[in-house]
Amino acid sequence: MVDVAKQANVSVQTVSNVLNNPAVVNETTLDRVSEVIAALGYRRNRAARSLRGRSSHLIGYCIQEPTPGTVDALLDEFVHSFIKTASHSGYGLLLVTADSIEDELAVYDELWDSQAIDGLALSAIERDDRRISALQDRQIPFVAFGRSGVSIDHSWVDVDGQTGVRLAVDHLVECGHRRIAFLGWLADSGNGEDRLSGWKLSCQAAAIPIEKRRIARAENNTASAREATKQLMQGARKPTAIVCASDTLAIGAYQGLRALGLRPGEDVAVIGYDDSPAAVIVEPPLSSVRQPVDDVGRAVFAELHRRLSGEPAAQVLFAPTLVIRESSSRLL
Amino acid sequence: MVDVAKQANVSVQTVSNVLNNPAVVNETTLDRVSEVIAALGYRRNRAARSLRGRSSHLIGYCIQEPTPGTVDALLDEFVHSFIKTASHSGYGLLLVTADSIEDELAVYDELWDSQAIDGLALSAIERDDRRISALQDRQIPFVAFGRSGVSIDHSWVDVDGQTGVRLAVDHLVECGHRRIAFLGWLADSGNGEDRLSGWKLSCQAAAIPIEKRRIARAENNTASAREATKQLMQGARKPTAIVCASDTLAIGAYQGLRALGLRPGEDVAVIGYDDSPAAVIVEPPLSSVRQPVDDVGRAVFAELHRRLSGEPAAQVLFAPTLVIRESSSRLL
DNA sequence: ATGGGGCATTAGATCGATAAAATTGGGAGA
DNA sequence: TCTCCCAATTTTATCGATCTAATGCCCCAT
Repeated sequence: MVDVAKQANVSVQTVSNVLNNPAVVNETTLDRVSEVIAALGYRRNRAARSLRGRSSHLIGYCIQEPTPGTVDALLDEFVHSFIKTASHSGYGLLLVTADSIEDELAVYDELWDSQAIDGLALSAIERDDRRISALQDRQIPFVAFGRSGVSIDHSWVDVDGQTGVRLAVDHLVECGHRRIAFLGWLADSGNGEDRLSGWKLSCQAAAIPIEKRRIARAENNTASAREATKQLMQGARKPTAIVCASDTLAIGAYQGLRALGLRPGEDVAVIGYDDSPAAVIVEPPLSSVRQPVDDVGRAVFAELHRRLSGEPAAQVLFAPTLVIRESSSRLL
Repeated sequence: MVDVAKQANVSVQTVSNVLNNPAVVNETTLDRVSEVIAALGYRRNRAARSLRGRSSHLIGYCIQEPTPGTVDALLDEFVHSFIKTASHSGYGLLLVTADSIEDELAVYDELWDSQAIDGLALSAIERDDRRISALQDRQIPFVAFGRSGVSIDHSWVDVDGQTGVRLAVDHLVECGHRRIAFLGWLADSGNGEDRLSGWKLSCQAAAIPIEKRRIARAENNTASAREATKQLMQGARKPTAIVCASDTLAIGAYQGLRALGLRPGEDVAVIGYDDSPAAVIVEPPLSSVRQPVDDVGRAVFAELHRRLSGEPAAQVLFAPTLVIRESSSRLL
């Protein structure tokens, strides 16, 4: 910066002003300094800026260990969209990992206390997510992709899972289905119950009785979903369609149906959730509820940016869409 | 640090020494200062450290936009393993994105010039990758996951693709196959040709004639691979097995075979590459060459660490393994 | 008693930027 | 002509750590 200042015959502070506060600089000076900056290829030192400005312009984000037997690559898309938006505002994404929730919080503490990050993005939020209150206590700015039941007034961006499942069930009803099962998750995750409630509402709306045996729960891997599907298909008046809380579960349902000699998409309709890359490669191609992940990424950063400017927490809820493929398009 | 120093009755520099150079500090003093550090929960400011030490302890890594129609989630695993190793040595990963190679290099320049990063990790290296020479010119330390043809003496970590494909072909030969096709990529990527050469070598070793019609090339998406597979299956003496350069291609091959009324795994054996999550969810489960991605992640960081300590570039080559599933286990 | 050697610790300068305060120059109004 | 004000720019202090050089201190040899 000293070099730029010398070359442009101004003080260092004026160079700083050109970059941070161009409005206060005389237009002639501004142009002259800008030219010198371009000519010398000068770039501000991030460490110095961080130190003086007490802000690293970095957002922390913790990625989970990739789970075997799972195909939902939702978060890649989220991360990509987030970074793209963030970089336009001069922010970067600092990626970390953790083995457990305790570890994750410890990592966040470390990053925050050492002023490595200005805030956090969270995902995979659970109903009673300990991270939410922990971060609120520590006063670390964060925005979550997903709502928690703990406190509703934190910053979050979410996709309406209830509506998502309703789209799926309503579509099946239109295709003539009446015996529609729901395959969800074991743990009472916020997401899971949200999606289940969509199934219930749409069944009620279509005057379909809500029966317990139409609901199955599995872990989020294909093996578990496969077994749960076998359970669902026991007894008389078997379901003619299965709506699943994730594509992984749906693919497990495919396997379960095949194990019983049934053809997914022909004998039993299946709809997944997340529209993962796997949905288009399975046979038959899987109908799936698509979350607007790009919008979510942008919104999470926008909200984080707002929070860092001192504005109060806000919430954004997006609507999902249904991508209809061959696994659910046959008319009964 | 001033607070810690006061509380421990030492100077700030001694506190710094306790953290950076404990060997020079008297043991009594060390313990006393360490206790105060723990008691106060003191953590060094990263920005200040970076500024003074001229090193951000951050590694840059550019992620691509997720490609639709592709299932290879290899890099998630790589990133996870890299971060885990890096964090043990006090390094972090700064994630960025770019729209093109030019953009990517511009982003790297920006990060480097502003001292935001100490070095770079690269992946998806192509045979004549412009990034390699560009980064060498700029003297930016980097380690690549993958070799380039441009210059062999840069730091890289790779998995021997030739051996990988040889494992696959040899396994098929053992199962009694003689008419083995290879489905690779269009662009002459280093990876692709490396893998193709494995096919050639193993064919020679088994005294199988190398015919041009046994080689097909496609883009890395299922639709393209599907068409290429149809080409492969034309004419008399059709292949009884197809070895693919990626799981995405293999799944396209499944689709192509089915379109011709053939059953993958029964009528024609198929082997993929990368052992992606999709390999276990398709029907029949796909045999695939597995890269030791965890090892690669660790090795890339280790090499980067070496380079940042001023040591010369080195190379590491890992051996892949073959995961045999039902798509290739039938004996002819 | 004096001085040199070695270890432990401290003082002072520095990294590169920015916020706040001080200064300069020029024009309008009395 | 003088004062006052405003805009543009400069000066000074500061962020928090680390590097270099200097100091203090104890022990031992002379």
